[in-house]
Amino acid sequence: MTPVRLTARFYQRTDVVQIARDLLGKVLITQLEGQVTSVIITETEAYRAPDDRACHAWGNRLTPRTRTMFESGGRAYIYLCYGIHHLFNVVTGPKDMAHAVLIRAGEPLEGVETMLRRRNMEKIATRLTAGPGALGKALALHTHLDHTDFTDPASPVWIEDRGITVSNIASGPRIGVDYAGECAAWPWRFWIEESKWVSKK
DNA sequence: AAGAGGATGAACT
DNA sequence: GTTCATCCTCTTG
Repeated sequence: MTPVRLTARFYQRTDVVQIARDLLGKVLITQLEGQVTSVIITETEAYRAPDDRACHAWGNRLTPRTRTMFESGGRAYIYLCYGIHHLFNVVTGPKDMAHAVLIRAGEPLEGVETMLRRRNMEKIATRLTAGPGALGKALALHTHLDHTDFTDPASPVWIEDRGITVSNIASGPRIGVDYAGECAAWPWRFWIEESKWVSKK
């Protein structure tokens, strides 16, 4: 099929958990530093204000950092984690609904050589793009791209549906959110069951 | 103004 | 399994 860029209609639905599942098998593309790089999304996590304590915007907390999550769906929410890693999220829902999907891993598709160089790696291995910090580095995603609108045709970051169908979706608790009380156990992490391109087994 | 800690990953032992 | 790199954000005072 002809690749189709996902539209505002896709992103602005109100069920962020469903969108996290729907993003599996979609293709995330960046055109940065003069290079096109892309991955098939293989692992995601849903984050949902106000009730989800693992979400940065928990309790609808509006701060300079979380501001982007309150925008209408179809933008990037990128933040710095542990002072090192640039974690990439897809903002979802209508304006003022602070929902986002963390993209945790992908299967390399285009621009493998570029991604290897950005990761200081010589040969391909799952750690190239499995894990949110690794993925961000491979695709040159950076906090200065926070707020980027994927539905703008001139955007350097976007997501396409290339007709890849995903039959087996596995789910489990999200990673690294043990501080979030009961919410930590919610099975809002999703991955393609048969894929090796996931951050943990 | 200061301090703690984080939606991680790499390099150790 | 443990350590730690590295810096921004948020909370507290």
